[in-house]
Order: sequence, then C-alpha cells, then structure tokens
Amino acid sequence: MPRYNPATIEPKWQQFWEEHKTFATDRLPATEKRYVLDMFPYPSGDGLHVGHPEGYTATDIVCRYHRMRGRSVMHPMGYDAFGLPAEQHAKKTGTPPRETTEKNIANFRRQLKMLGFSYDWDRELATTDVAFFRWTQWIFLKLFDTWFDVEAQCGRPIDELPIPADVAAAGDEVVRRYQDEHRLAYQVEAPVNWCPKLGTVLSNEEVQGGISERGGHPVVRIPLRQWMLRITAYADRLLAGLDDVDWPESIKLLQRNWIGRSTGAEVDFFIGTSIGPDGRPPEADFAAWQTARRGKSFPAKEGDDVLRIYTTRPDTLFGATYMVIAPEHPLVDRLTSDEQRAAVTTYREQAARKSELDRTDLAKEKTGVFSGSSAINPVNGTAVPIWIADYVMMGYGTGAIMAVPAHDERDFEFAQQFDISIKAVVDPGGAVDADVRRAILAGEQVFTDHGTAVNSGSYDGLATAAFKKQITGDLATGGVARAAVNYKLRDWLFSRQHYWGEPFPILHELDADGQPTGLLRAIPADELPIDIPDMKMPETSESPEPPLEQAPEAWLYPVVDGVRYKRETNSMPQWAGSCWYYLRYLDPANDQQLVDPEVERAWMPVDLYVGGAEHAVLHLLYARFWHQVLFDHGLVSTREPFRRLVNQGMILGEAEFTGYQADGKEWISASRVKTSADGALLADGKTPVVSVTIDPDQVEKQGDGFVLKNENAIKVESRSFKMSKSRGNVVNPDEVVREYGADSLRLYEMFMGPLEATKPWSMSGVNGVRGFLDRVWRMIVDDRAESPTLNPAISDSPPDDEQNRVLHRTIKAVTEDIEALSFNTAISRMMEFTNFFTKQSERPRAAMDALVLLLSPFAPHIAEELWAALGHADTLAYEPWPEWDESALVEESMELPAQINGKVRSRITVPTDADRPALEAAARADARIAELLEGKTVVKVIVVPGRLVNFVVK
RNA sequence: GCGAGAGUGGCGGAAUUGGCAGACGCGCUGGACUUAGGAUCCAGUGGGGUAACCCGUGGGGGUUCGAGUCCCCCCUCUCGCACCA
Repeated sequence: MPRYNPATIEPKWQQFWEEHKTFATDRLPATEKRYVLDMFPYPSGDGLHVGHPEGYTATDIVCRYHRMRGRSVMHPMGYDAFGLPAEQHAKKTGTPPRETTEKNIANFRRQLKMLGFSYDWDRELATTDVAFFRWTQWIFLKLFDTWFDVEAQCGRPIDELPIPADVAAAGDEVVRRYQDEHRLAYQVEAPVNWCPKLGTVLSNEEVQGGISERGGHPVVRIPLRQWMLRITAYADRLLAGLDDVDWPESIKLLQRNWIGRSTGAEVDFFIGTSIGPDGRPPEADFAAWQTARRGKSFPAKEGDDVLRIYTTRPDTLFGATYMVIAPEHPLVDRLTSDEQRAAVTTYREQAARKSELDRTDLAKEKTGVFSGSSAINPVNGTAVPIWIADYVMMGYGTGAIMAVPAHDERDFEFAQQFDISIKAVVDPGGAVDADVRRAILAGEQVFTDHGTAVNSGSYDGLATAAFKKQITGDLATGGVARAAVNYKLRDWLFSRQHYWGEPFPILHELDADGQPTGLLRAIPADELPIDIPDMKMPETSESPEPPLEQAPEAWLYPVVDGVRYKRETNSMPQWAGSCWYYLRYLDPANDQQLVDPEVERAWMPVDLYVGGAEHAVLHLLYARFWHQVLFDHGLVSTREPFRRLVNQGMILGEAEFTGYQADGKEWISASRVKTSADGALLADGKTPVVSVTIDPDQVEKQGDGFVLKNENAIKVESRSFKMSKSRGNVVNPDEVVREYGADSLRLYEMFMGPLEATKPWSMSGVNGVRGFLDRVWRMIVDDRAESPTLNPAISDSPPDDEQNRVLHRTIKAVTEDIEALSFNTAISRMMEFTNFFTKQSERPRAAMDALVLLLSPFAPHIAEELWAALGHADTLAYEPWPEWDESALVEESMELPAQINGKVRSRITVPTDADRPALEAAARADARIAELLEGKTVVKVIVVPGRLVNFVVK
C-alpha cells in the first residue's frame, strides 16, 4: 500500500459520505438525541480562517462519537449571510449583494466539505434565503402581535391587552395607537447612533465610546424614526433563565452585568409649578402637595410639579445636597432661572456636541451648570439645588438623580469640583480605620458601602439595608416614592438602513395627501415573504435615508382594500436570522410552519452550542429573548434554547520576536520602550522608535526574557498577535489542507491546547501531528508495498496482557476525554498508544481496529481508509464505539515513590493491592531508604495506598 | 477605575483535584540508515553539580508529613464593562 496521502484519500471519503448521505439525520430521533450546534459563520469574501475549524472540529468529534455510541445526532450548518460587506461591494461595483453572497457561500461550503465535517447537508440554510427569512419576518409579526403582561411575566397576543375605559371610549384609532404603544415591536422617534460612514444606524451594543465597533468610524446621535424590540420587558426572565443553563460562569456574569438589574426607589422631589424668587417653590405649595399626596398611591406618571429621581440608596436621602438632571431632560427649560439661562443653553449645546465625540476621553473631568432652581427634599423639606450635568444620562432611570456626594464617587467628584457641600449620613463604624472614618464623617472622603445611619433624623442608628426598606415604605405611605427596579439593558434598536437585510412586513397607512397617518398595518402571515426588491443600489450617500426609499413604486406603495400604503423601508439587523436559525435546521423545508412542533419537541433544546466568546452578550441574549417570546406563544417547548454553551478560544498568529530600532537602525532595548497615550512608540518616553520583527535564530534566552544574540543588552519582546491581514500573519486553511491534509489540520487544532484557551498557531506543530498520522499509517499498513497490504506486524492473535492494558487504558482515556471536551489529552493518549504499538513486532488486529475507531472522530478520512485496509467493508461512522474492560487495566505490581520528609528518595515496586503495613514494610526494606533511616527517629509514617510512602524523621 | 480569567522547560501544553512536576507534541543534541535529507529509526533533553545532592510551576509569606493545586499580600498579561445613580 502506498504512503499516507491525504490529497487522494480525503476527497475520496468526502465523496463517499456525500453519495451515501452517511450523515443525513432522520426527521425524528430514533434513539437518545444529541443536538450539537456550531455558531454559523458569516460568509465573508476571505473564506474560512483557522478559527472556524476549531469549534467546528470540536463539535464534529462530539457528533461522530455520539453516532458511534448509538445516539441520534442533529448536526447542521448554515450561513449568517446578511451583512454590510456585500452591500458596500454592491455600491462600489454594481454586483447585486445576492450574487456576492452566493459566491461567498459556495466558497465556504467547499471549504467546510474539504474539512470532512459530518453535517447533514440537506439541512443547510442561509439567512438570506427567501424561504428562510419568510419565517424571520413571520417571527417579527409575532413580536409585533405581542404585549408583555408584567403581572404574569409573560408575552401575550395583543388582542388580549386590556384597554382602559377612557381609551376604549376615544374610538378605534386611539385604541390602535394604544396597542401600538404596548407591542414588543414598536416605533420611536429617538436619538439614535447614526454612522455616516457605514450609512446606518447602530445599536448601543455596536458603538464603543463614540465610534463604531465595526470599522471604527465616528457615530453621531440624531433623531430618527426607528423600530425597537422591547427586550427590557424580558429582563427578569432573561436573568432567571441563566440559572437553568450549563454555560461558563463568565458568560453568565457578562449577561447578568449587561442586563444590570438594580433595585431601589423612585422618589418625587417637589418643584411646584413656578420658581419662587429664591429659586425654590413656595413653602405653602410644598405643604399642600404633601397633603394631597399622602395616602394616595404613587402616580404612574409624575406630574409636572415634581422631579422624579431613581436611587438605589434611598437611605441616603438626608445626604442629598444637590440634584442633577440630564441635559436632555424635559424639565431643563422650566427649571432654568433667567439668570442661568444663557449658561444652561451653552452647556446643553456643548453636551450635545460632546456626545458626538469620543466621550471616554472627556469622561476624565465632570462638567455641569447650575439651573438656578431647587427642589424640595420630601424627607425633610430642605431645598436642594438642581444642576444640569452630562454625567447623568437621560436613558437610565428617570434621567434625574439626587446627588449624595458623601456616599457616591461620581457625586463626590462633582461636588468637590463645584464646591457643593458634602454631608455624611452613613457611618462606616469599625469597617474602616479610625482616621478614615473621621474623614468620611467630615465629608472629606467618600464612602459607598453600607453602614449605620447618622444625620438622618429619626432614622439615625438604622443599618443601611433596614433603613432602605423602612424609608421606602414610609415615603410610599406618603405617596411620594415607590420601590423600583431598573436595568442597564436598553430596548433593542431593531432597524437598519440597509438594502441587504430582511424587509419589515409592515405597511404605513397614507392619507389622501400621501402623508403617513401614523397607523400601521401588519402584512398577514400568509402573504409572506416580503422579498427584497430588485433595484439599482443608490449612490453612496451619507444621509440616513434607507436605500429602499428608492425601491420601485410598485413595491413601495401597495394598495390594500382601497387604502394606499407605503412599505416600511428600514430593514432588520444582521442579528435577526441568527436569533432563531437553530430552530429552522430541524425542519428546513417546511413551508407551512416555522418548525413542526413534533420535530421541535423531539430535538430541542440544543445540547451543545460551540462558538466564539465575542457573541457572549449580543447574539446569545437576543436569541434567548426571541426564544422566550416564541415559548410564550407555545411555538417552542423549552424555556431556554441552548442547554450547554462552550466558547472556543481565539487562535493567534505564530509567535513573533519584536525588537525596537531608533532612526539610525540602532537597537533599543524593549525594556525602555513604552506606548504613549496617542499610540506612538517611544523609548525613555521621548525618542520615537519602530518595531521590527526579528528572525527567531537572531534571538536567545537570557534571564526571564529574550535578547539579541549579537547584542545581549538589547531585550526583545516575544508574543503572538491576533491574526490580521495588516499584520500578514493570517493562516489560510486551504494552504494547510494542501500541505498537510484536512485530518492534520483538524488534529492539530484540537491538539494545540484546551478548546477554551487562546493559543498561538505553529506550523511546525501541524507538521508534528502529521508525523503522528504518518506513524499510525505505517503502524497498520505496509507503505513500501506496491499494492494495498497490511503491515506484516499485524497479527490475528489476541493481545497479550501488556498490550491489552495499553489498549484499554487508551480506550478509557480517550472516551473520558471526549466526554470532557478535553481533546488535546485524548490525542496524547492515542500518540502514546501508537508509540507503544509501533515498537511491538506483533500488533493484534483487534487493537488496531479499536485505535482506528478511537481516532475516527478526530481524523475521519485516514480512519476510514485504515478501517477499509483492515478488511471492513462499510464506513466506520456507525461502528460501535470501543468499550474498555476495567479488569484489563489492573496491573499486578506498581512502582511507588518512597519519600523521606516529603522528598522522593527511592522507588519501590509493590503488588497493586498491597495494604498499608505491606507498603511500609516494602519501603523500609528498600536499601536506599533503610540506609537513610539509619540512626534517625521516625516521627510518623504516611502511607497512601496506590500513591506513596512517606517517612517523617528527625 | 470595576469585573472575569490566566501566569508551569526554548515553545504549545499535561498533572485522577493536596500525593513521583514537566505526560504528549514541537524544537534542540548525539547516533543509525543514506548520494542526499525538511524522510525514517534509536537515545537524550527543566537548571546547577564529577557526585551524593541542591534548586525549580510569576514574586513574597502561610497552612500541611506533603502545595503547581488551599489561604493572605504583591506583580504581569489577556478579555469584558466603562459615569447605570
């Protein structure tokens, strides 16, 4: 048989699997099911990078393993194919996005097949398929048709929304508008993140410190009509659901922080209807207001005579020395005195402009301006001056706070800057040093922890937690406060100004003059899909007008029942398709339903979901949200879609040595080089230097770092960088497959290290695992023979005891390692097996069969080829997984360390089942130990059977 | 700044959860076979020491017969979040 040649055997087996539909999955599982899912890729023009096959190989191993264990495996693949690049390409070249996308998908498909993954290709889908996004639109209609019943904590159909009597009385149109306000999908005219360069609005999640996450372009805030999804309604459910899933704690924490639930109180501060000459509302008005509020329930909407604030620390109300409202707060105008008006106007303009810039840069120093007026603190009737400052944001809570500088770091900083008084109301007691406590109580230092109330009237002496509860209750009785919950999570901005995205199935009613009436009409589900119209892409413009505004009239202005409508011209964000694609795989051709409930119940939830950690928050939160809405409608049977989640780590480029050179090519030691604030490389903080990649053989180890061989004083850095085109360290899977084969690529990616870890690429490592596959090949076949011949060492006799022990130890280790997703160690075990058996002149066929089966999930092509060479007629994909025999593992004797004072001084060979006295005796009998114990007092003997013997001596 | 994770040979990484540190692979050294080797095979490979032995898991302390593993303090790196009241 010839040498191992992946270039011929890999395509051969891929073709075999394809022709025989080896991995096609039945509609319903016949045995215990496993749904193993990869995060589907965005089919970029660059093709797969080596990061993709990492997760995909891991799931493929799990799937192939489970099939051999007799389980019914669902393992599909598809493409998250909407995306900006195809659209930008279209603008540049005129190529329709669909054409570009399909070309890219074809390339991805070729690459995925080249790697031998055991997907059921009949279930392949792309989010851009009209037959797929028909159901994305259908789900949108569900969202549109849902309101959230807070009492029941459940989404319900909109026609079950209770209509208040006054609304009902006002007529049909008012009822419709009322319903529209309560839908999970709703429209707002709100300031949004508009990115002129990308030509679209971005979600808060896609903006990092004033620039777009993708591309790094500036983002400005402009008001636009947008679709929102009311994900905040599901905040508590999304939080609670995390307790029921087997996800990495770090990811759960990320989601919990993102949702950012806090509890506290909303409190109304009286501002009256007019500002008195002293800047505060008249005392009498306050008294009247207090009386009017007492005993009443806290109004759902604050009147215009109060400033409503949210606080998590109602126990610090007595320490509120000023208040802050956001510059965008609706009461700014009213609360500004004439004297302050000019200053306030200037400040608001500055603040508005500031939000267009990178705010993080400006976040160093707090800014603000006094409004000239005050509000009345409901706990003690004190007038509290109101400031306007942009460290309070309109989007969170009520957009207004009471500031307690003594017990909040931001307020403390602000108060110091503007010389506002600081009043301590929480005594840390013994929790801090005495002088720190003194400083805190004197208002010289901030203290944000819990403690004991002081300067708080009758509440003095209460512990923080008790105080919170007490005062919230007291104020609620007075009708001026209520317990409240807030979330950092914002509603999800769901519309984009793209051509290449799912159109919304929504029509806007037009009046006789062709103007929108503001009334909406959802397109009936049976009229879906709404396809993307064929049209010429508009010229690049930086206006926020969606491209679909220039769609053909016939598409844009449909007439239904004699009424003229204009279609919604925004499109859905790329996240939409990925929110539910895992459901469609189960029933991809169904044109009656999103998924057949019987099929859904049989396969869901996803048992294992593997993908990059970059989706920790967005994709996984959005998908969970949609899933819960679908659950509320009885469309899916599980509360959570993904039972177990694993994040594969990033693969970095090959390790590089970097040195630094000044102008004249003179080397500068890396220890002197720092990156300055603006990103420039400076030596000793002043001389500019450039970084130079150094050949590994110019470098040697010295101390705990590396230095130049020629100039030992020059330190160089050693590290790996993220793969990027600009750095030129991208590894192309096509090339690796061409050079080493798909099995080697798969095996190497699994051998690099733990799946979750970030690891650097190493081409010689690939070469190493290829060497292993070569050895496996030669262990079994005679690679010098012309015709297919087994290695003469292969024998039909049964394994001897030692061979059997190695065999069963390997089966056990590999099986347990696969279960634990510890693929790197599983491969090590198979290497040990191979190292052992290549030295054996008799290699029992049974052992070879077993190894080939163990190897097959990792390197399926070579395994199939060897399986055939060993005389088996059919694919090994459904061969029973080898089982180990515990009794074959036991050895008669073993070697144990014998220690004196915890240091290994000798090794003893003892029967495996030796008891404590026998072990101690054996150790004492050892010549070396006996010699060392001579003349010493043995204080204690520690014997751990199967582990060691340790003498503690004096 | 806050939060999470991680620091083990020249490199990637192992170590049944407190029990022989460095499995396995790369690289390196020597040897064999070769016209040749970026093929294959054999041997060696944490550091120091002729040796007995000593030192070694980022640094410092501690618990323990015994610590990579547990506790305290510190340093470095990576990834999130970034005025969330």
